[in-house]
Amino acid sequence: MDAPERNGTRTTVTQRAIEQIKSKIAAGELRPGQRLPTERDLAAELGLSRNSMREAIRALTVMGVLEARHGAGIYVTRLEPKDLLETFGVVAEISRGSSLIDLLRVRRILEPAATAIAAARIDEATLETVRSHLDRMAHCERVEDFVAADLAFHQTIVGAAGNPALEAIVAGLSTRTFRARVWRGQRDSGAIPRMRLEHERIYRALLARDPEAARAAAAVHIGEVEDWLRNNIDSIG
Amino acid sequence: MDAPERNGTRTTVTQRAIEQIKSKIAAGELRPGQRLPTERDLAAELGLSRNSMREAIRALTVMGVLEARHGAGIYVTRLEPKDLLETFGVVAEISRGSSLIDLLRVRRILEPAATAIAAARIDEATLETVRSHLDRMAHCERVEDFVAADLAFHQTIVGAAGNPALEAIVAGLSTRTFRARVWRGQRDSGAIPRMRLEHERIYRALLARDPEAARAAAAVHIGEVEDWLRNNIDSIG
DNA sequence: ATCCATGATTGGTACGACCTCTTGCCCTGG
DNA sequence: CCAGGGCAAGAGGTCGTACCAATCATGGAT
Repeated sequence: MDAPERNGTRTTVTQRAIEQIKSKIAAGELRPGQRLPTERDLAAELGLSRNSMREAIRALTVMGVLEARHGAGIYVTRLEPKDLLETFGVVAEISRGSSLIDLLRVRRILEPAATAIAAARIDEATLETVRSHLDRMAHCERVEDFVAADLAFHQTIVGAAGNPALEAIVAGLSTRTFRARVWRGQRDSGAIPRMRLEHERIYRALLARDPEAARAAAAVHIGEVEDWLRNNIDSIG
Repeated sequence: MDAPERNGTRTTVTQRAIEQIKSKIAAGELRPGQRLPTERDLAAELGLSRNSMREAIRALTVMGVLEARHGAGIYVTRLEPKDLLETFGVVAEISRGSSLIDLLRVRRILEPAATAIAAARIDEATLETVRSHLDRMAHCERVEDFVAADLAFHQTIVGAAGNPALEAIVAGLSTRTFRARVWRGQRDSGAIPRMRLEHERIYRALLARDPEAARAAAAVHIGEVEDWLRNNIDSIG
């Protein structure tokens, strides 16, 4: 309120409600897991209709800030990266053409770094899990199974880096649908055996607790995918 | 747990509408910039009420997929990373404690890499812009000015890497409010001169078109911020 | 004391009405 | 004939109410 209208005074009631709730959370007035008043009460409190209030709640739900449970109430999420970055995946789902390459380049920066960190701190149990996913990839035919195992393989490794934010971001950079598209293409060009070698190389580096070898192996792997994508960008997206 | 109704059959009409629209976009049926039917028509088409349809539209708007213009209609955005990653910033706004450190660690991975790439391809004009932001930081007192110049400095450099997705992600990793909190603390601990040196070092590396020096300078800079944050995590968040 | 029916609470959906902004057509005046 | 203004239709924004569906607490029956 510094002038008649100046900047964004021209805003909707819903937008205002979103900001208000978000501010309360950012300021710590609303804590993780805490329950909010009823939709009806919230609407009355912020001075808008229940419909508009519901839109605000929906927006905050999509952002991963709130969670509405039918019949039970509205709650603040745990506010951890995993919650807040849930929508991040739509980028990889919807992006096309050069944007996909840009996203893969980001992953090519993050994942080698994450793999290097993981190599230094991964424990026996997690290493065993990685191994099992590697084995699974060798014994399945359907593309869906490949994709699931591949996804689990990489996610377990990145998770071993011990940085939830990093883990959530990398996860968002390559969704199941995106991976499926790539895998299908890779299979058709007979690149599966090469990929298996790359995965094994990553695993061996982890086994040896060698961060630099792990970084290099991951970089090579994602680099290969990036090259392939660059050459087949027209056919898949 | 999963037997009775299989998977997510237990879903709301709004959620379904969101998926349907998203699928149409992912499949290319709805193209960037294209106009959608009216809310009323969409609601009729997908078989739900206008309220629920509006909630779905609100959700997709928050995701950066759709854009509603009062009186004019609903449009698909350009679907570029900048659009899709707009909400990404709330993570840095809302996260507290160790999550902030985790996010900064991600930035410590991305920004040095981006700075290295930028060093190899930055042009004279952009270099001049970087220089101007550097000068601005030396001649302002209010924290807001510092923050604005600091933000512009880093954003210009990361932007010079030529990867819009990378640029949008790094931008989301440190919002204005987060930077303000850090700057305030840095000033109170008399760390501003040191920061200026770090910024200069980055600039000189860019000027020399030296990727590795740029990477190192950026890593040192963000590492310092991270160390400071780690030591003051209680006082600011 | 345990268990289950039952009703109050709360989110989910729907319909209908009205407001505000945008856009384009049409009419008027130069 | 062209430029400008004004009017009306279209479309998003907001509101109120009513009802459905899931949840949870209450209290009575066993």
